[in-house]
Amino acid sequence: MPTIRDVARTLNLSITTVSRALDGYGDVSKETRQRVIETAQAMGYVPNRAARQLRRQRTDTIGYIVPAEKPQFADPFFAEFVAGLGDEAASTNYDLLVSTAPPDSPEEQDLYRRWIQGGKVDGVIINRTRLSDWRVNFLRESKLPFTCLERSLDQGEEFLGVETDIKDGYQELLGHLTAQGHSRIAFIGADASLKVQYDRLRAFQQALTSLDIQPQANLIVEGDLTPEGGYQAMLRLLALDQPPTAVVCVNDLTAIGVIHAAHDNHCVIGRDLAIAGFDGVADSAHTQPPLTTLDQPVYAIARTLARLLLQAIAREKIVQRVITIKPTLLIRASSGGKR
Amino acid sequence: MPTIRDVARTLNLSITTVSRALDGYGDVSKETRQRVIETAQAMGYVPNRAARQLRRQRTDTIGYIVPAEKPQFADPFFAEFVAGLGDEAASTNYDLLVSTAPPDSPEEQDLYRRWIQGGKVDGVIINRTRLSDWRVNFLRESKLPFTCLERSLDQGEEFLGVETDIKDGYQELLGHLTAQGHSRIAFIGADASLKVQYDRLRAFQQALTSLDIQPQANLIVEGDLTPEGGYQAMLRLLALDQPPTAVVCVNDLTAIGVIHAAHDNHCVIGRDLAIAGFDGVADSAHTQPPLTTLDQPVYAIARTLARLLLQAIAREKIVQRVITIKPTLLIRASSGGKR
DNA sequence: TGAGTTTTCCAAAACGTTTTGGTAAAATCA
DNA sequence: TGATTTTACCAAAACGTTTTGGAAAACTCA
Repeated sequence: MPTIRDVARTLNLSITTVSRALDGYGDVSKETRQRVIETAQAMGYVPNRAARQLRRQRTDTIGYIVPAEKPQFADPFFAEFVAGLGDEAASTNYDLLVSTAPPDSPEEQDLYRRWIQGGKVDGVIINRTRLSDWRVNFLRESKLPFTCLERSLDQGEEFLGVETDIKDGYQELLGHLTAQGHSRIAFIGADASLKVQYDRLRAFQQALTSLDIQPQANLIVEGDLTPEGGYQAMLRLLALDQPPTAVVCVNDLTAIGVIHAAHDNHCVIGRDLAIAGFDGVADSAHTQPPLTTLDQPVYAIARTLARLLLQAIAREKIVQRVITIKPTLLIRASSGGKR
Repeated sequence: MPTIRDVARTLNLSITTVSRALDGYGDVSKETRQRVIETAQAMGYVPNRAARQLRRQRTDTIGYIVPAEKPQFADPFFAEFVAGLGDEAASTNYDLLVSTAPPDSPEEQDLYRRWIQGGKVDGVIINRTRLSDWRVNFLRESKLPFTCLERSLDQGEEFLGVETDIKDGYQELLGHLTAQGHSRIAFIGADASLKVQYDRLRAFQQALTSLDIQPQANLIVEGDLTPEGGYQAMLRLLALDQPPTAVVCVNDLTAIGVIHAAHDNHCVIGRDLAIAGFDGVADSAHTQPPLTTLDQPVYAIARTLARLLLQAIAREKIVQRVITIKPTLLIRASSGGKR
């Protein structure tokens, strides 16, 4: 593995000149630069990352820790999210470090500590933000750039990231459902400490009341963002005296479990029961029947988060600190909309 | 951010002693070690990774480049795979670097070059191995430890990784299908340069002939491992004079597309048409009807690959260089098996 | 011509660790 | 007691870059 020293030696130049030639500084002549670039290429010289990092005091790496309850559980949301982060990072020659840790666990704290205090990453992206989130406080204290999807309640002006404005989306979705004649509409949510749960449940309830439907407490149940959670929650709803005729789920994965439960209980989805999700992950188009959902461009959101982060790291002027995205309603067969 | 120098200064000790105390060397007294550990902890000292890497000449990081044709495409297989790698890495305090690049593209070459020559990773994992794969040659030349899922044809004895033995699996699957009365059985595969396609198609054909069914060329079509590819391939099969009554797919995602196409063409899956997949990704349990598939434990395989790699990096003696896994047949409703 | 300016290069310091090759002091032994 | 071993520590080198602060050579201009 040739070092910059080897390149310098073969060219009879100083290390400095080689370094500056490769970095495109103005104080090296056209010809030498050319020679340097060629020989470096020919010798297969690639700068050692650790040395560069140590000197430059940055790592050209951003980090993301998947907040997965159970590690082996593969959420398509995360897959798209990670792909977006990775691609945006790669487009600027940055790398993406990935790990998983259960939310609010000691492992999570440990990982963040190691990465951040040890200078392993220049910045991080967080999602599944909690209403009150130690991560944002920790990151703020350590003065490390970070962006997040969904603002925690601790964050005021300094928030940098993406927020989804779901009011109109839920309004539209519930309009659609009531137009189909539904009025007993349930909501399957997630852990109450999550910002998405907070936002989406509230938007759901507001939309409901604006349509003159009284929200009913027993139609609001808790899942855990997985198909299994959705399945179990649906069973609980079906056991009610008056089960709902429509179910709105906090995410698509939950809805997939609900579809499954409905099938197992011989409901005809789209006729007996309307089901809607949230996210618009690729899978949702391939459920049977295809899932009505509030589609948000996860991949694009991830790229945006990464781009914002990279700008923050580079101390670029950021025109728009918080980017708001509105999900779009995709009406598919699961809500009896189209066939 | 305190450095080791700061810790040494506050303790009136040398840098050396602090370093050795923290690393657990024997030549530092019990009491000093205790003092060092405590103050380091109290000061929030975390060793700088870049410096450590530079000195130790290793990065405590392994890499994986997702071989994704289109970046925004989120394959649940990859999600599980990455989760497995990440968890195994984390269990040894290693980190996982992730990126995506289209197979056999210049970006792919660039990434591997940067990571490996630049010493950004201590080893890599590769999958979606091609029959002849420049990556294995490149890695072999650069003498970097690596493990792979599926052995390319270039690899002889030195192969280190996981292979799936699918003969029995296909035998069993096709036995199941013929027992249901099927004899016109199609295969939807992938790019011919992929090792999995090579293996699985061959196993499929062998199983077929062993059951006294003549493989028919027009029942073997090519997909691209995505639902869309599966959908299109299925349309082509349905357009035949004599469409197949059963379809075996090279992976679950393809099968999901096939299910979709069958639905759109009003075939009743499980009755008119049997469908089977391969992989056993979480999604496959939630299709409608649930998908019959050859289940391989993707998460566990990924962990195994990572563990092997870490052992290779640590130059441990590796007892078993190639670990063979047999998929198990999961019979579900999509093949008319159970209800 | 000689003073200033520009061009092109370079030596040395720094980044924060780990490791090598010690050395005093204390403990052990004859 | 003096020689030897063990214990507990440390100074300095090294890892491979980037950057600082020049400095010689070439050019410009009066």
